[in-house]
Amino acid sequence: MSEPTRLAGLHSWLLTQTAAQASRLVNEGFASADARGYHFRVLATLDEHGPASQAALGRRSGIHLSDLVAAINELADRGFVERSPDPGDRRRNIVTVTAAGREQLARLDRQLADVQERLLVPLTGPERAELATLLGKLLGYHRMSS
Amino acid sequence: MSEPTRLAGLHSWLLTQTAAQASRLVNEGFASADARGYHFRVLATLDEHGPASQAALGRRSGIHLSDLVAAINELADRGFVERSPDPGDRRRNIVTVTAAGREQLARLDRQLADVQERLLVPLTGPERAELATLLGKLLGYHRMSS
DNA sequence: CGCATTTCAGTGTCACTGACATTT
DNA sequence: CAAATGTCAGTGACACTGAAATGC
Repeated sequence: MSEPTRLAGLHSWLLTQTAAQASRLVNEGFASADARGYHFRVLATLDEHGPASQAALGRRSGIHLSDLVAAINELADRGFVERSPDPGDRRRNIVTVTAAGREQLARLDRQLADVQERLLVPLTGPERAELATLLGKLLGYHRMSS
Repeated sequence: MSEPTRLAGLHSWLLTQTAAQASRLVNEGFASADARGYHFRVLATLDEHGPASQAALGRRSGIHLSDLVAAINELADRGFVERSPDPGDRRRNIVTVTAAGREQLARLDRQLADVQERLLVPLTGPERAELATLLGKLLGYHRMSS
């Protein structure tokens, strides 16, 4: 990537590029568990909020409904989630994590922790905390307006 | 995005998600100038290092040679770069920025600065500097091993 | 010959749009 | 009726693989 000398101050470009690096590592870890980012997001959201309709899952995970369909298909094929009709509203599917799904989520959590460790090698403990704080501020602010 | 309470410490996930937000804003800005990230990277690299073969451009910008072909085609269609054969090595094309290309680069620089300002609203001046330092460390470290 | 350069075709992931049928 | 839900088809951007042709 070109040295970021061309813009004064901080560069959204720098953030983008660093993130590209991070994403590559993260996806690498997911791929080694036959998964991808959407799978993790769906499993993690189900684990945190419990069974939900696809619409609710989409809102909570930030995944578009159209993409959610494919992601849930893949997870269901692997036996990690189950789709069952909502008796109270026949438009809805209720998606539930299986025991195998929870194991997969644990695997993905470990993958993510490994990647994190590899990614943050050049930073000290306090620096990591500071980075988390700053990114949290950015994300918290912009999540509102999206 | 799911609240990042599931992983201890900092999360590559958080970085990835924040970056996704940043990327969306950046691409929005590029799109409004009929461009995309590859265009900026090519123009900026040419501007910094001068005319170069596509292979050299690829190494400097971090763009894969296969993708570079399309990016240069698009830039050439818009009159922002010119491809001319290298007299000294007939395998090579020498890519040069045009005056229009430099104007476009200036436009993209302004777009990027605008996006940056919008992105960093929730951070104070010192926080922005700190973020730049931390991201720079990460990028500098990982660029070596990629 | 090995190697570098350019080009093309194809894959995977993420994100988004538009349309459609069904149900509330 | 309007609104929500789930599904499907397609697009765009980024990143990567593999193969081919040409020239050094």
